[in-house]
Amino acid sequence: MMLNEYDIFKDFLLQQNLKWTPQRKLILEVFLSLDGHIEVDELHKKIRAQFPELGIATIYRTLKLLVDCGLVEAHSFQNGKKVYERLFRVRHHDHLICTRCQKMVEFEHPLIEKYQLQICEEYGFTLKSHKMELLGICRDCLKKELK
Amino acid sequence: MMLNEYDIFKDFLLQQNLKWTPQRKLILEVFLSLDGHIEVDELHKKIRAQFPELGIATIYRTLKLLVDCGLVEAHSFQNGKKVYERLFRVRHHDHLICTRCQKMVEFEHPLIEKYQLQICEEYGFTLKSHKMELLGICRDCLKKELK
DNA sequence: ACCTTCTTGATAATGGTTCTCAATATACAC
DNA sequence: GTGTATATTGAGAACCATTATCAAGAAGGT
Repeated sequence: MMLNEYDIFKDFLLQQNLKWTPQRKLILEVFLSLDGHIEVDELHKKIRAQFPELGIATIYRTLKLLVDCGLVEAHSFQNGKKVYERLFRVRHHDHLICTRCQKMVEFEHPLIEKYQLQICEEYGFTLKSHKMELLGICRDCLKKELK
Repeated sequence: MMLNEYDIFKDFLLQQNLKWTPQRKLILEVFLSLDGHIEVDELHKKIRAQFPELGIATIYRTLKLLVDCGLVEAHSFQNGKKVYERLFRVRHHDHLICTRCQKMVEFEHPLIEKYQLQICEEYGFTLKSHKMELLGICRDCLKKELK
């Protein structure tokens, strides 16, 4: 049996004595239809198209629940905004980024993951996710630089 | 010849046609006297002890300059606050972040660094720096959650 | 000392996020 | 179904860290 996002959210709400409402369903639905780093504004606009009365406070409240149940991750930006990102059933988050051309390569390294877990144990943390960015210069940009 | 933080900041100001003022000097001085992740409030309190008229706007402005000249790094927290961290002449570290209480722990792991280099070679990147954040729940928050 | 330009401090403004509260919806027992 | 307890919602106010504004004052060069 394979749980999907809706089941996970419903189960979580049940556990917490919270309720499954049309608003929460729609917010999850629209959230899942978007990719990458999602801003509240963006979500609000898309949602208003289908359900104009749905208030922004409800979106904030629901996003917080989605974070709590592990489906979503929140990141804070320098401009003070938060950005939300899908966590469940998505690809990995390690990136090689070229600081010249902004090229981005995704990678995974099992040993790094292993040591991450080790570190978390050492400090008594329960690891939920991680983000690693290696910043450097890619081969192409390096060649251009040497000319 | 070994540049210190004051020289670096002064040079930066000169280059930008900005001025070396007692306020900027004091802010840098107090900043350097603190360790770890520094909040603006904390800095403001310490500074007021020596220079009560110094306004908080000046602290924000100066921190921005310190970030621009590379001496300081800014991190955004989930609670909307920013935290500032010394960048120059300190050893590199990665972060463990508790997604409940925002506690931040610094760590280093030589083997992870080694594999990072390995990955960069594999993809033809010249590594300049990296950022790793392990997101999880700390022991204390986990306990609270289980109650 | 003079003059131009930058800086400062006080305060207002900004803007994302959270709180408040009365009206309404949900889940569940009967 | 009906009733009841409790959670939820939407609107707007409140919050609060950070930025912008602006007049008065300081730096740095001549």
